Amino acid sequence: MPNRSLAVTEMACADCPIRHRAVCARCESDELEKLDAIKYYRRFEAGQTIAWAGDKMDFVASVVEGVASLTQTMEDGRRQMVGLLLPSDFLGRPNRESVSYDVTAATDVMLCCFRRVPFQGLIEETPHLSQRLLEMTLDELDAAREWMLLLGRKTAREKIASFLSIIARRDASLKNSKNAMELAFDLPLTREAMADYLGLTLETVSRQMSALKRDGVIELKGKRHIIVPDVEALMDETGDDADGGVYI
Amino acid sequence: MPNRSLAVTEMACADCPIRHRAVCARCESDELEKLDAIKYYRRFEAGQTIAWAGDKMDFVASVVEGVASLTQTMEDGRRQMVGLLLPSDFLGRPNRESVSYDVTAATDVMLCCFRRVPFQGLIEETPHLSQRLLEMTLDELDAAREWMLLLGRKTAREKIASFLSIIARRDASLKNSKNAMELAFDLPLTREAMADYLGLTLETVSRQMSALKRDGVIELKGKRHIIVPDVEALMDETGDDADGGVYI
DNA sequence: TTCGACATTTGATCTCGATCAAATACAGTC
DNA sequence: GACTGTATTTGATCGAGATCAAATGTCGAA
Repeated sequence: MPNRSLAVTEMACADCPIRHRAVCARCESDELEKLDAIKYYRRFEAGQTIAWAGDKMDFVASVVEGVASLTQTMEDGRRQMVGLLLPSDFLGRPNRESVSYDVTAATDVMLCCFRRVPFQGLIEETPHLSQRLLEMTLDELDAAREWMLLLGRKTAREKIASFLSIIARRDASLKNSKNAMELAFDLPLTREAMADYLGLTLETVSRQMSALKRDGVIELKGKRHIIVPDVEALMDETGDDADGGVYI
Repeated sequence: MPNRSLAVTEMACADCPIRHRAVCARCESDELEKLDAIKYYRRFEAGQTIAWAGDKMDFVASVVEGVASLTQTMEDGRRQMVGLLLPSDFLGRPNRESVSYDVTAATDVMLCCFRRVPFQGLIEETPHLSQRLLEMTLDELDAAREWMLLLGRKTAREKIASFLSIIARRDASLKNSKNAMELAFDLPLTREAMADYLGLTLETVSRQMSALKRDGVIELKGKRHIIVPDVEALMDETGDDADGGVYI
């Protein structure tokens, strides 16, 4: 199971080295300086498009704050989210000039960007960096495969429960919260974006959320704030085995 | 678009360096010797299980011949394929002891295995190797994301057409065939395995295959040999834009 | 050639989630 | 506080694909 909390914990470090550490946990200080030389920050507002599929992208980035999504769109408008990037996640392919997916800020987002070409050079000089990126990419591939099981075989109710438990887990690890029985967190996505994530319509998302609320599995404060009175009960709805294995 | 044909073409090399080159296109000869020292071959028959989810796996491997699948199973028996490995594809996570998915030989398979722990050591000493693995993993992630669009949003008919075009493309590149209008290839999967790939039932797979045949999009010789009289016509059924972007 | 074990096809029916439509909640602005 | 635009919920109906069931094809062994 991928240890995302490592990178996440390191985000608590002073100043900014976060994104360096998130990218490369073992870089020496001179390597960090090289990273420093090619980095800059960018902010995006919720709903804003960071890049369209096919755009040239001259940077790669670490997500510092907020949530960004990768989405594919078919000609007739059908949309499927294929990536959800939370703080410490990596965005972009170092040696690919253009993006393959629409990249959108789901919430307000802060990126720590690295100029792509020099970053690619750094990868070639810095073994730790490509090893670290390999680990992060393998974790992302594992997450994509769990996601494929969800898309291909789970019921609408299981999809919703799985999504909530994925967000809850990552959100909880961000807050370093005690593993209390009760869990509370905010949804970073609209119902429509949840539908794009889960391969459902927004109406079905809404109905299943209502059903889980009716059945006491979750409570809603406003539209976005979720309380899970009993984490086990939520897990039972996901269709996954008890010991987990789901991560995003 | 990932250039898989590079690795594949190199498979034509004399003797065995195939799998070395497939793993690391730029390795120096002494690095190849180190790889040689920790490699061995294994054969599996169609239908045989290579590893069960949760098993310790003491090797990683390159697929030399045949097709292997990665599959996830839920407690109640629902199954979803999450990886399909063709020749030149890589199997396993160097620094993870156990597999997360059932690995099955879909056809007779020949693997070139590398002992895992020494291989992990080699990665740490050989920058080219982790860069090469990073590229391969990013390609696999792209493929997984196309697959997610298929699972989440495509109709049964589009799923079948997409699957056929994916197999046709990879099979064609293996055979170095001229890009003729007509295309012929063998399916490496049973209807049931196709269903697991596509998130459908085997009955639906069968019905949609019959429908595509009835509509003249494909011809069947036996159950497994497919002829595509007009590649464009098949592509039109996939739901993808004309210029492609789908690969496995 | 027949038998048996599978893989595949085809048929009949049912169901979950999609679609179409309308009501409600909510946040920001004037 | 009324107004506007957007997000969300709820209702009614439909249909693609699942499910249950049976027939057909295929290949190797006896």
